Amino acid sequence: MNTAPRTLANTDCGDCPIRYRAVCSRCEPDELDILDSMKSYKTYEAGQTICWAGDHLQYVGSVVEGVAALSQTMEDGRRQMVGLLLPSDFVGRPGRETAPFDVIAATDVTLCLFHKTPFEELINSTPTIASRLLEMTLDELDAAREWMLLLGRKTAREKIASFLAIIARRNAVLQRKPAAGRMEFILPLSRDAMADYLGLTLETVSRQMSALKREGLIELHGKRQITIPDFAMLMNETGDDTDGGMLS
Amino acid sequence: MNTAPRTLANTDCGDCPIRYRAVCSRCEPDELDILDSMKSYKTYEAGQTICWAGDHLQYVGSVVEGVAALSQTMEDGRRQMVGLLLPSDFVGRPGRETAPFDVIAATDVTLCLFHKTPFEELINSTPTIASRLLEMTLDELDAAREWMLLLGRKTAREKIASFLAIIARRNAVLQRKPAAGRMEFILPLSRDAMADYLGLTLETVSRQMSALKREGLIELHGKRQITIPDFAMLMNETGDDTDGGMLS
DNA sequence: TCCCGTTTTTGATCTTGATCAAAGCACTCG
DNA sequence: CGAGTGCTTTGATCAAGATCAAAAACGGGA
Repeated sequence: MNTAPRTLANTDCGDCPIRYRAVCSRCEPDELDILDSMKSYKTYEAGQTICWAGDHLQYVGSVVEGVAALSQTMEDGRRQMVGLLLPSDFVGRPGRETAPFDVIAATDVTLCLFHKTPFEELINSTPTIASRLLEMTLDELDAAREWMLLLGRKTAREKIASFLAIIARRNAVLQRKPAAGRMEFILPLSRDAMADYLGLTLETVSRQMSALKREGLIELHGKRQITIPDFAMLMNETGDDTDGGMLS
Repeated sequence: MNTAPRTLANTDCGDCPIRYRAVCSRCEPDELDILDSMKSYKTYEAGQTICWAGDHLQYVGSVVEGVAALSQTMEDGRRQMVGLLLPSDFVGRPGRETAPFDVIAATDVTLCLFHKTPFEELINSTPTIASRLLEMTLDELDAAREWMLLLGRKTAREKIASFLAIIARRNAVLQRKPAAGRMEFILPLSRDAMADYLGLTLETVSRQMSALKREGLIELHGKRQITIPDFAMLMNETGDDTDGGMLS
């Protein structure tokens, strides 16, 4: 959690919210043109399944607006979200035939899509794109592994606090504000979806949210609008290191 | 868990147990020579820490022999393993300055190492290597996300069964035997390390192992030598899909 | 405005796995 | 051979979170 993901906000890619711009901030103009000519947009409504695990993959792309979730379901219905896709996040699997997980629109979502095959050709012919994509994938891997610590070892309260902190921080980055002091944002997930993400039941999520509210660590206006009066206070409840990340 | 990882055994790379051979099975001979001239070996004893989270990274490489673990520790001592590195697995972060997690030798381990900087140059100049590394990283990401399902939603019994099934299958791949019927192998982890990997306590691990033994799903000879009389039987306890993985 | 369906909150109880505690085993070393 | 040490197993109890069950709050039409 120490290292901010290499998204839009810390990459030199102007105002374009599309992740491939980030890819292309290091590209030659020619390559940018190639990508521009390939792209198309598609929108999905909240709750819609964008693609099922096992589906044949035709596209890769990135989230422009809204929030999508990667999710896995067991035969008996137990579900676990394995990734949140926020604006500027890459979606898809260059080099793979089928989707490994379900992709679900958590809110209304707009994607920017490219046909997979020409994109793969671009990767294979353009080392800068391939290595940029590698960096992004490594970041995702680190994030997944941080989440494993949360799922395996954190208490319900710590899980909720960590989740709120992540959303708040991510939101601050998008708005180019500091992640400190008083922060406000809209929760992109229902209690049910939060439970799926955190490895809890929705009742436990609700109870812990109520507890944090009771203790003044968060304020709830309606169900989705959150205010964190003091970000540092909330961070104390996450179980994470508070110091900025050891030596160096 | 449906898709076998692209390791040694299903890549055309002869008998060399080193992962970069796998990378190089698609390379030109020149590139192979470059890699050969860069490599060196280093061994670590069981229990030794190979590198700490935050350490400055000098090398990348791969596991030749033994088992290493990626691990995270919270201030109060709670620990979560976030990855197992088996022979042929890649270790390191091209494009990153510091290690994101601790790397610990679970057994005696031999690594094959390259200096990071020239390796990064090779990536940037050689699209085949970059895109191969991308594929490997995406595989790791999928594996991490499967593990998130295990950590977030599976019962203790399912966790143990899943772990044993993974080790057994991975072992079978290395020995070029089918992952079915009667299978024998040596557990690479102590009960304590298993607990760290599965998000359990060592007592719970021990109890569940005893239960599986009592029910005849596994046989224990000593503490580490395991026999699975019927792999399919054990798979029934993992909570995973039994069918070979939907359409396609 | 009032209804109706959905989402969320709250309450009561139960279960799984954690915690605390004590043996049991296998190995090494003196 | 026997004590010591580091795993591992087993037992007894506890508690966090799940489950079952209602009630409350919200939101969006008609």
